[in-house]
Amino acid sequence: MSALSFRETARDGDARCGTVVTTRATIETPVFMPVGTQASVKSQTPGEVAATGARIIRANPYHLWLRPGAERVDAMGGVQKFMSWPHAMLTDSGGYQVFSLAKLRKMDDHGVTFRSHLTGEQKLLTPEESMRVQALLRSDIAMLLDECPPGAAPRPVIEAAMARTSAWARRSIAVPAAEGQARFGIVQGGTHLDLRLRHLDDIASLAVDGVALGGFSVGEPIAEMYRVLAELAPAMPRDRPRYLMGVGTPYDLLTAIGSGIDMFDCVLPTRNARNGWLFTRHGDIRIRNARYRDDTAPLDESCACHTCRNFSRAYLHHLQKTGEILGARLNTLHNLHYYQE
RNA sequence: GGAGGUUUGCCCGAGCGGUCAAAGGGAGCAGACUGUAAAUCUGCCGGCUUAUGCCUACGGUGGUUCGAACCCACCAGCCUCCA
Repeated sequence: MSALSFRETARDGDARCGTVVTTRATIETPVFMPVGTQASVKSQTPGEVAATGARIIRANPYHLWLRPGAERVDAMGGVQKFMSWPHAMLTDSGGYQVFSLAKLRKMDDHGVTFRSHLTGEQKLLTPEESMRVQALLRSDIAMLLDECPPGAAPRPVIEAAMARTSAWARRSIAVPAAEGQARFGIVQGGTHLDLRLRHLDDIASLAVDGVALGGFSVGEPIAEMYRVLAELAPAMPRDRPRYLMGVGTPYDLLTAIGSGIDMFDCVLPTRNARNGWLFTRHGDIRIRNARYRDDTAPLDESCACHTCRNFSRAYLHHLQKTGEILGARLNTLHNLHYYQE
């Protein structure tokens, strides 16, 4: 039996609904995956995350590889058991750290050597090592290691990243899949539609259970992403989940869904919550701002989340200004709830 | 009663003759954040106004000096020690 199955259940133009079945969960798409980089959706318990409606979250093997170590997580029964998350889990490949930790790594065709941001120790991440680590983490869905170039990279640099990503994808696929673990390949190509389509052909031709778009929201004008997505997403395989990595704002999500994307993940709802930025259907709220000091209304009177049903903007403002942990918790709860809605 | 120390912008706190509207924190105000080195980072933060400008400011008053937050005198507050 395959580790993952997907069925399209409805269509409206390019947009679609579907059902993803993994070893541990059934997920209705479009779906937003909260980010729990270090086996923790920051400030939230798994129960709270599930209460927002989420049934799949994302962790990062790079971070868990460094600490506490993939073998230790394996000994704990895998990352879901370790963190007591009973639903589905997708693990990234470490490819994003090629971008975000660009100053701390060296890269060649063999792999990426990171200087650990924790200890300074050199650690070599290859496609094979990424698959090994993700197998030890026992996630439902593993990503194939890619090279994620910055949005401003010149076309030849992007083409080189595509070639390397393709080569690495083949090496990753050559590693026998862990039992019950699905694998998604990653398409690069920046904002060049021709490159994107070409790379999509290549990645989709591999024996992958889903196809992801990487290299978006990495500094390029967001309108460029919309433009490419409108052509690219409908060209992605219909019989497999389509995952837009690292995106995005609520508006980004709606736009991408309109183009036919099924899966998303982004740190915005959790990170911005901690920084006092709340998403509501009436616009974004920066709860730190003095205008909310005496505001007795909830964040969003039409929101059913625990935060909105119980607390005023004035109180959330106060928690934010005083740096109380509860503020981060209540804000995150609300943003995750809003994203799930 | 005597001796010594101390007093800086909203708060804490550097500064000890010009390059001082005065370091650095904090507070305050605003902005950023898109596969998380992020409960982080950035900007503004005396007033007028936006200028290589003026005014007001370093407990108070007076003085020395071309020039004082910085030196001197007196006064006031606070802190130690001796009686």
